[in-house]
Amino acid sequence: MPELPDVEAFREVLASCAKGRRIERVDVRDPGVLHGVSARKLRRELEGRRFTEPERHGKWLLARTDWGSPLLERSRELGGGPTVMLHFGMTGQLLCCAPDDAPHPHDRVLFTVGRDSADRDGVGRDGVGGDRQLRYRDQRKLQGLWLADDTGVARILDRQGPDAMAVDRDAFDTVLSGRRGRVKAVLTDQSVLAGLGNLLADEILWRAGLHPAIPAAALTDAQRGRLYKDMRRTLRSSISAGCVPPRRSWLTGHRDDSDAACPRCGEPLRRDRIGGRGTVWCPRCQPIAA
DNA sequence: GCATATGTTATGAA
DNA sequence: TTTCATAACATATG
Repeated sequence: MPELPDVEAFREVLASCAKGRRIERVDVRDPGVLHGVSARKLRRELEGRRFTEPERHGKWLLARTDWGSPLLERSRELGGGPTVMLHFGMTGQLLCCAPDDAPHPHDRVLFTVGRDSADRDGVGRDGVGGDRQLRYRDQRKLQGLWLADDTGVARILDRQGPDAMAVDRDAFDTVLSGRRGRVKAVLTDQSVLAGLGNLLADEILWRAGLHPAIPAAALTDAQRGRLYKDMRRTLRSSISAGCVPPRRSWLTGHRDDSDAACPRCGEPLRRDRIGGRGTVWCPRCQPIAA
């Protein structure tokens, strides 16, 4: 699932499920998803803290915490608590469940959170108000969870380019024209631009009418402008959908067809391996010599 | 058994 | 130094 729009949806899940709530229990069902931290240390560092406003950069989700006690004013000065850095690989998800919902076999880490600290009588707006459980679920375990202080967070984010949804036109230009690789490889390189994955890159290039193998540095200013605009349009729709939607009017809606045809011109779609990933494009809408 | 899959990183070669 | 392909990671599906 996870590219920028999916991770943005997970950020919203985290915010609505756990923000402002005390972390009552951390249950690591599979320590194989933890990186650089033991299950014991994760529990010790997090239990009793409170989730604050989560952030996203590219495909990284940052679950920030503070002390979750009456010292909250002071804790802000002290820099708050540690941050759980989540990466979802190809198959990760974040879900909000009731603590007594039967666990899924791929639920790897469970965070049980208490009632909202602003909710003094313990009855939430929905009348439920009880504990909730945030679940990190992942089939393939290609990535996982890190626990980081501010330095650790910076060390990870330092290797990321600007967020694809936040980057402005100037920075986009700088980043693209400074690369010698093919445009698809450049767009999906997280150290250049953070957030675009395989589906999004193909979708955006198809919309912009650019062949994925064009050298990024060979794009004209007008082509970069179209690419930027179509990237933002595609991201905006995908964020509202919570994923890159497999609509029939989109290229993504035809990836799995056996005899896939371009939804715009009907031409048979071409497939190849570019940047090490399965790539789909329309030879008519995306000529190599555009 | 084979190939494929929304991701990242290490490695060796060009 | 940069870029590229490939394998590896763990698991499921066709």
